[in-house]
Amino acid sequence: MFGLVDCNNFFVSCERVFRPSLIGKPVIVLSNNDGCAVALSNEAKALGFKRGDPYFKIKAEANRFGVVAFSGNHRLYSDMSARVMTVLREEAIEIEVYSVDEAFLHLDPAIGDMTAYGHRLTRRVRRDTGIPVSLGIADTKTLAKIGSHFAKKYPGYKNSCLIDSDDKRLKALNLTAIGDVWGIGRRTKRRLIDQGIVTALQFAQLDRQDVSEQFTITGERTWRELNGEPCIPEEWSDPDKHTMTSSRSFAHDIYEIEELKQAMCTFATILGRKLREQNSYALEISAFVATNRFNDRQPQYFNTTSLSLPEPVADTPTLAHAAITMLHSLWRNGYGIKKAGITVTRLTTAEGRQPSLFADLNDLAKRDRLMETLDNINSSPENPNCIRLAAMGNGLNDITRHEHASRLYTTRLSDIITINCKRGS
DNA sequence: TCTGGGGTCCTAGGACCC
DNA sequence: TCTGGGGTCCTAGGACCC
Repeated sequence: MFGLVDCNNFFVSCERVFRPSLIGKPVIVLSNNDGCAVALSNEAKALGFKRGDPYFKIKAEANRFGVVAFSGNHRLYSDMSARVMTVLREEAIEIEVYSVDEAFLHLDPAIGDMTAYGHRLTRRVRRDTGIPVSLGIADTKTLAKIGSHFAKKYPGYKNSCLIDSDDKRLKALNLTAIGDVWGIGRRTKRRLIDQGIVTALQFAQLDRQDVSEQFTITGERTWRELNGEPCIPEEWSDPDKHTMTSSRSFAHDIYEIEELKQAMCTFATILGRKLREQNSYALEISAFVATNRFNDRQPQYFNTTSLSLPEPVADTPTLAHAAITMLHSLWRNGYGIKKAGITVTRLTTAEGRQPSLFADLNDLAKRDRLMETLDNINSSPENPNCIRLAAMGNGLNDITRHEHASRLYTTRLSDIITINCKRGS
């Protein structure tokens, strides 16, 4: 059977681990640049705040209700995620890390009492990491997802919902809105509702052939999964990425190319590190710049360009150089750039790396060694990222907003929490 | 004043080949 | 005058996910 573990309001829960006084209070976590609410505690949801709300629009009201807002602290969240996954690995035959806050578990039927197992597992994750999770267990991943929704929604399940009979399956499908099914997005939901299909059960009872003709192979897969036939392929932990992007919105519009150069070099630096972490090299790089699409009083400009690299690269200086070359061709004076980014594509592994005919192999080896040394130095916990390209300037610090940042409680020694102990009477 | 970032898969259609 | 048939590869865009 499959289990699906979903961390409840994950980013909010991470912040609460280190600020337990916020448990039971309304809390939201914001996207980059303090732009939108991306994670909300149940209390914040109950007040009517929604995922995606622009912060500047809800700020006054949030303050009035005493909502505590955090800028996104993704280094903290990914470290907390790793802790949760470590526990899960000890409790299942195999796990597939599906996202920062979710994992599928492959469960041994010999476990026997799955209900007891589920309760014990969710309690253990909570105890060992501080993160509350919901677990769904069923014959297919899509059904396990539905189970986890029930576990989250109804306290009676005590964080774990088992769907192990046809009776339970049909009941669960009947109570699930079609748009809440994994794989049914906004467009498909709209089309189904127009046909009178509003529950997962109604969808599962459609004719398979009809579903396949109307919604192609992906829709058919969802249909089969809902009917108990597992057909979502397994992705063993962390498959290599095929593309990588680094992009940001800025706190203010950028009118000086020099300022944007710093951002581009920072994106190149981030991508270089990500490529080397995955042991990949890129054969193509592209960049985009965009004005503020929400501001219609301002001339709009969006452009993108790409560059084929003569050989697969993963070293920061080469990527940064390419980024700046592209920026020069994208730049137009007079437009205020609000957002920009870089994508690397056509990734290849170290083994599949084919240098160009005229490459200086000594030079390639030197660049590899240089990056390895740089990464080693920069990953030191005492002084992370101390060696940078001068062209990066102060990175993204000055050009993005993060006014509500929490500390790096788990990865920076100087940010560790202080505990005040009082002598008992 | 202020509106996120990072991915994957599938399909249709064009380019190209014999 | 008459203008085929069958296939692959690549890419952009749509849809979906977190």
